[in-house]
Amino acid sequence: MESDREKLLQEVAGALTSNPGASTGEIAAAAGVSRATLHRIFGGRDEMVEATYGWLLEQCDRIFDAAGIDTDPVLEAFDRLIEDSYLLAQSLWLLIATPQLEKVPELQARLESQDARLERFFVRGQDEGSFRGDLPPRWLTYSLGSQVMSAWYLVGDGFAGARDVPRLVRAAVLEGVLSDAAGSAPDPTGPVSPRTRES
Amino acid sequence: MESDREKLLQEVAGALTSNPGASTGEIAAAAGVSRATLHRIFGGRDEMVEATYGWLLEQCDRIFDAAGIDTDPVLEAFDRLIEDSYLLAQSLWLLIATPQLEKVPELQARLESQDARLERFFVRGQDEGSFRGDLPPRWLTYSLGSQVMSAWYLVGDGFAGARDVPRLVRAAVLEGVLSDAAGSAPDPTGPVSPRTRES
DNA sequence: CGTGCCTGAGACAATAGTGTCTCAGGCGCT
DNA sequence: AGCGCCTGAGACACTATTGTCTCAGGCACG
Repeated sequence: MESDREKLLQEVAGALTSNPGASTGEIAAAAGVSRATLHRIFGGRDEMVEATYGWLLEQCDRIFDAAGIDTDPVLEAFDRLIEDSYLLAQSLWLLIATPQLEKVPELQARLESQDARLERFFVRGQDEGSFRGDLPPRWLTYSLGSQVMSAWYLVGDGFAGARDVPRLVRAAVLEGVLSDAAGSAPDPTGPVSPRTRES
Repeated sequence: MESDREKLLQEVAGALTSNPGASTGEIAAAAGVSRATLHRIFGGRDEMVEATYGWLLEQCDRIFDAAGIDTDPVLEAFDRLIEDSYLLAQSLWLLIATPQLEKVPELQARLESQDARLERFFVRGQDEGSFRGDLPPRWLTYSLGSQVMSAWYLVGDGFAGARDVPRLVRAAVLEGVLSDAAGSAPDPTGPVSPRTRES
């Protein structure tokens, strides 16, 4: 069944998330199967992580599709994107927490194309005036990604509930942390007060 | 000389940043010393990473001190904090990219106290009306940290220059990605348009 | 009930990483 | 030059991890 494989991939991804350098034994234990089974299904360890990352990338594509980031109104798509962002966060986390992944060109390319897709989304939002145009779209991409990740970190650390994530991410990403009052006059002395420190 | 050790720690931190699971041999090569020397100075691998992480935490404390996040006006301190944030980003990155670090209670405690210190900074900002009060301060902490990290990722990937980082982080964190126009009416249909997707 | 299939458990060799040691060479100092 | 001191290179045993194999047990199927 494909569903079995899906569950297994999910477990493996979870194990790798909590410890990217886990041994096959640990991963097998976490996934509830034996090390031998892992080998029978995936082959070696490298193939396993490659399959897992590939699956995560597929999930991301699916999430992007479901959110309609290519076609729907940007702000609506944005909300749908962060509505259910755990898989997205997990993917981003693993994909950036594994520098040695750069040695697998195919995954590297798929990750880049995923970034590019998100970037196009932000460009679209900038063009239609929803997103500010004075920041590089790639930065908006990274900024969103990192905050989705850290929001789930917040949940994992017990500082917020899973249901709070969309609201928190939405508020921080879209509106920033400045209060409305301060927002109108962000910095009376200019972009940076002239460096008081000296030590 | 303390300076030698500092340089070495910096190199080791850099090596661990580009590959958290690097072997002592790789780290030694990256640091430009022999594996034996690494052992003579730090002892085992565990002691080495512990020393490195401890040093990174010290650097963070120093950065926080220099920025004056405990006492100075929050928006000025904020600007100073992100002004020179590479070390901060590196520290945060390593400290969250190493889940097995949780097995070293001392470092865990120091990391938590660092988070708490940043959180107090945001609480102070909220109390004095600079930062919005409708978000948990701990979320502001994580949000800032993640964006500092991803900004340096942006630089590393070649999508921005190091000198852009403060401006990018400042804009995204403080003001968000919404355009001014959209900001006044963020979402005409409510917080989330009623879930068009169905598949 | 018997058969085939899949899984877990364990054993095994091969490999990579680690901790430790020794030795030779470079460098500053007297 | 002679003397320490430190470093790099290499060798070594030890351990963890990996890839592979075999065997026994469970389970669905006819």
